[in-house]
Amino acid sequence: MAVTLKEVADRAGVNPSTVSRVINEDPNLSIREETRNRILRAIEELDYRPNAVARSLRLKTTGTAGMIIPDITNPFFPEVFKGAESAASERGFSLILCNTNEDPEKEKAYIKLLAEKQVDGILLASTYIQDETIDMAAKRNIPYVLVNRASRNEGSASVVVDDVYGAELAVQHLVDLGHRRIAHISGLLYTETGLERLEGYRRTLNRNQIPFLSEYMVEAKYSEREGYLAMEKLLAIPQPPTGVFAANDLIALGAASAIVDHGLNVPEDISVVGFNDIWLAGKVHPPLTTVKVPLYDMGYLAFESLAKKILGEPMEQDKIVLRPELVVRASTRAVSARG
Amino acid sequence: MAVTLKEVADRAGVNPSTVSRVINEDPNLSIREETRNRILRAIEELDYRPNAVARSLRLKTTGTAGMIIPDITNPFFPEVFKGAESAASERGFSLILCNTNEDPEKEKAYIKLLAEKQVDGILLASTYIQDETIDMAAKRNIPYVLVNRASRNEGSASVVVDDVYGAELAVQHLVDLGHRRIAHISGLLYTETGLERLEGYRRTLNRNQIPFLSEYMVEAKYSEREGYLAMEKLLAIPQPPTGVFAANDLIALGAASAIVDHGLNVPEDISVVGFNDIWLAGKVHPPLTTVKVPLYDMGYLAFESLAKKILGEPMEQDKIVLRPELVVRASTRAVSARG
DNA sequence: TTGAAAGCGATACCAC
DNA sequence: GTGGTATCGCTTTCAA
Repeated sequence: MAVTLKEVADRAGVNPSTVSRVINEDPNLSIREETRNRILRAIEELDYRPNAVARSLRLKTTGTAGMIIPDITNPFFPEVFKGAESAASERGFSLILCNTNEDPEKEKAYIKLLAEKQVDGILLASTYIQDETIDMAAKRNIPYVLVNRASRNEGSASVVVDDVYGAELAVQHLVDLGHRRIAHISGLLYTETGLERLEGYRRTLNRNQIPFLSEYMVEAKYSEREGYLAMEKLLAIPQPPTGVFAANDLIALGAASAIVDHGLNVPEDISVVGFNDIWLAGKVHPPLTTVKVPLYDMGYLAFESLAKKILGEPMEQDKIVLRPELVVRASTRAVSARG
Repeated sequence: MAVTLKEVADRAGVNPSTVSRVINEDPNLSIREETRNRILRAIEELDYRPNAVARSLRLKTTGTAGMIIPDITNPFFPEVFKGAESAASERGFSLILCNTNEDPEKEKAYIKLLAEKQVDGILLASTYIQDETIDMAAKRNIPYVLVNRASRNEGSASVVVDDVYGAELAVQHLVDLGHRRIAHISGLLYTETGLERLEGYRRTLNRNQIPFLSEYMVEAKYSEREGYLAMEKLLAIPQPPTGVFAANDLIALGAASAIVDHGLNVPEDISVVGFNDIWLAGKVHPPLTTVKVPLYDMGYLAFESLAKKILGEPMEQDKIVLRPELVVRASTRAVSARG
């Protein structure tokens, strides 16, 4: 059986409340040195360890937050988690990581569970997060921050990347290399991210007087496989593109595979640009030109934002927008003569 | 303010204990249908949500476990975590994920924190985990299972892979391709894993009457950078190897980069074999021949093992040994004439 | 069939 | 300077 505060108090011959005060270093506590030492000694001798559950019940705060993500094996998330975890750890919080496999039911079940566990807050990290899930958190009055997903509701904090700008960077890069037949494999168009990257694509074409052709636009889920399938469609049209802007790196990787499988080369025949700069992006062949998103920072800032909400610290801004940057590697090059 | 059991009881005109019984579906409870319905209605109307913290305090069990890993951005761990999380979720447990960045201090601090939070058990997932850390968990009587690390202590459960066998697979593959000058970039030799893979390497050389040469043996940490550095050493010796067995995929990747940077090719000049088959292994150029370890299963079985310890279910075996298999890709080929 | 009450371990307000 | 005690929300034994 674990040692309790009361046992420590008994051994030191004082009241439990006094022990509690000593442990928590109650600022307005004046205590005789000798008493304090007796208590400290008792703690030491009994190897006393506070029970955080009892403490939480009393204090109505657990020092624990939840983080909901679709899939930790998607290389986007480990970096984000790492950032969030660092921030949490610095502030003495722990994170319960919840993997939903993109199942909305699991998402809701997790919110329910986290609420029952009385977590102090939740990080909702996914463009996929259902509105219903967000509403659940809101309804239960549990502080939350959206990561990589914009907030519809007033007052819900979020950390996102400037997707329009990032997409502009990517597409302009292709234009600068002389490409005119530029396709876009967009993300899901019911996600902010998907929509905004598409917007950046359109704007950039526009600015360069390149007409937007609907057959150069294919929607895909954010996976390698979907990227592959989408690219196959693009390859099938009479005048295939010479450059492809994919909504994320996984899609870009899939697209590159499709290109190769169809007997063409990246970047000789078709240039490919991704988005996010996951760790993998620099390691594949050819190394992927992509738009770098500060994933670690995203997680870190998201938790910081959550902590501020939890602790009632002032927040400069509800919505933090991170600025991405272009990373040029080997999957893009100037359009070839045959292009 | 959240609704409590007592409020529900008041509204239903019954005693809190009765509500509790209904909620927990107390088997030996006989209750009038009408009363039950009144209670259910009250729960519904007040949107009552149980407080797991209070419940935990009373029950002395939290339904939460901790998982300690060195670095979630190391592609080895997301898969393992995913498996563990699935098993946990199936059994109604949540997982607090703790990233230690390989810092022994952080490791110990986390054990302390988890113990205070009264987690029901801990998964220690890393070959790096310090003995001291394990002892801490043991001393506090908190059930734990080691993942990818053998246990010294009697009675501590673990899930590991058969490293000797895996290494034999890798080296024999090289031998079968005609290689005789086979080097090994070992992992850290104070880790079980490092030692056993080295053992498999030696045994296989032996079995094939190939002498073990100490200059063909370089120790490295399990990282890309260290793999690179180690390979440079191997390249510097008069008769460099034609085949390299790296203790894990990250090392193998680094080694491959070093080879290329020195103007040679993989596998034309030097064949490289890795270990683990992380997701990345099949995507790099050239795709890596490696020894596949069932990472997801490893996590899943580890949590199952932990759950059994926690719930006092019978365990067939304390130590679960998973069998790896060879995955031949393009980073190995028959030794060339010039080799 | 249901109620009363003790208690899990810690905190904090109010006394003295 | 230190002690008493109510309380956080829930479970469970014992009664009735």
